[in-house]
Amino acid sequence: MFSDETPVGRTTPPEDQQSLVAYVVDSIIDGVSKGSYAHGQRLIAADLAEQYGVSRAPVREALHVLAGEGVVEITPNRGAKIRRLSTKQLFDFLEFTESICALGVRLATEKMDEPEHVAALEVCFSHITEAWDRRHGRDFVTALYMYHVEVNRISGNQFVDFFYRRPYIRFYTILLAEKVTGIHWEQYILNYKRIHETIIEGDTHAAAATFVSHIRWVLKHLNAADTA
Amino acid sequence: MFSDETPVGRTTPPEDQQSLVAYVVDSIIDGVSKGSYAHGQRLIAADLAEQYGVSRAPVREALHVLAGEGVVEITPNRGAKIRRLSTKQLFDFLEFTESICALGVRLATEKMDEPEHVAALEVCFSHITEAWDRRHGRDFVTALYMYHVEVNRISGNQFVDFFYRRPYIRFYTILLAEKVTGIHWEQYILNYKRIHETIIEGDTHAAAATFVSHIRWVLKHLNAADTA
DNA sequence: GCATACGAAATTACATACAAAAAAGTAAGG
DNA sequence: CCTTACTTTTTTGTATGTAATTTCGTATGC
Repeated sequence: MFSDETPVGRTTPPEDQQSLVAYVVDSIIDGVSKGSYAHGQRLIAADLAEQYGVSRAPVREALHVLAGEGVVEITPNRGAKIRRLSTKQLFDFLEFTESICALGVRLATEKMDEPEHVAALEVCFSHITEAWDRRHGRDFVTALYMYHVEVNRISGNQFVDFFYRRPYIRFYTILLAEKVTGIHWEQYILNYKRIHETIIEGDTHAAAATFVSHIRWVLKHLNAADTA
Repeated sequence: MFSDETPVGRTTPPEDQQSLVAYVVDSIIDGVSKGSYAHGQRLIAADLAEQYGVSRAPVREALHVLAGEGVVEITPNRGAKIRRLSTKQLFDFLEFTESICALGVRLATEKMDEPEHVAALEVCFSHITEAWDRRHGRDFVTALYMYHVEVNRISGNQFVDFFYRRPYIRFYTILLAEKVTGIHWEQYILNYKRIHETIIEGDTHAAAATFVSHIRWVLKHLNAADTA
């Protein structure tokens, strides 16, 4: 979407991590997000082990975590590959997360009688506009993502909250943002201003409707970009 | 929900499996589903290894898959536990999957001009009624689950399809069914007859509405059972 | 020139070994 | 009798070894 200005911080050294498995998982997710690993690329345990300075055991365990997450595919006797996603699948992913986020938005809007919830959302939204003003792509996407994380937290539905924070959702979200072209970003941020306003106003129906119509708008443009 | 009539087939021997990891994953999921493992129970790698006649390596890898799936929690240096789910969380899970299944239903209904889709759904629905007639709890839940798997497949949204077939969805669905009490199952099957009819009729709006109102009905009764 | 068969290298899957951390048991002190 | 410190046992996390499988390069036959 935007050009990527900062080279993105390298992965944390193993000492700071809780376990080597977590370190390797984060490193791989990070590597995929920033494009170090191509989709469909084979991940060879021994190579990764050497690269990250650990043995094959934690690498294999990390790959199995990622397989469980749905970020890599493990074929018996054929090892792990980064899951390849077609544009169609990313489109489907967006349509899919629409349902989840819409639920989060609907439930969170009902909780806007609590001033602290409003305040928390205001902070998150300020991060969106800030990243937008700086035209910083990755930060913008991250801020949008974090906004929904907060919405889902406020929603009170623990499963929505849990689900949306899963690494693979994060991963697909970033991936999607990078693939999206032909979107009118000025309109996008305007939509979000409107969504944010309706949420904090506490009008459940309006918030859900506004959000859904925003996603429909995005889907429409994505679709157009795909078939073009 | 119902009494469980059959003792549920034991896990497949390792020879039939593609890999020991897959075998252990299936075995654990199966064990959790049928209640062999309590929620919050610690899973000791060495014990599982001995139990399944394999070494600790594939067991640990299986546990990491399940951690990625969200079925077990791994705490550094403290091993793996079956994720404990409160009634509230299962309630949230149902509310969550409503959104997904509703999307699947909406999209699938649009595809009912294909006779083969209708036929496929008819088969799946016959399994529901058959299990219902036999009053077989596990089969009934499984048939309902498989119905939605088919709906999601027909929907054409690959992500919904992918997501709903994840082991942990299956796992939570079974768990939920076992916890649900105070539901009027006669009404439940009537609702599903209605849902099925509206889907195959191809009326998108009606199908979505019927399905959502069904879930609302379930949620209402669940809620009542929870607070009672 | 192209397909097929063969063999070497690479890679995986699984088992085992060992150090570090946590848990459990035991004894001393209040 | 309960709490606390220490020791032992259990369990985890990581590294390494090995057989089986796959992959890749090469040569052979058509």
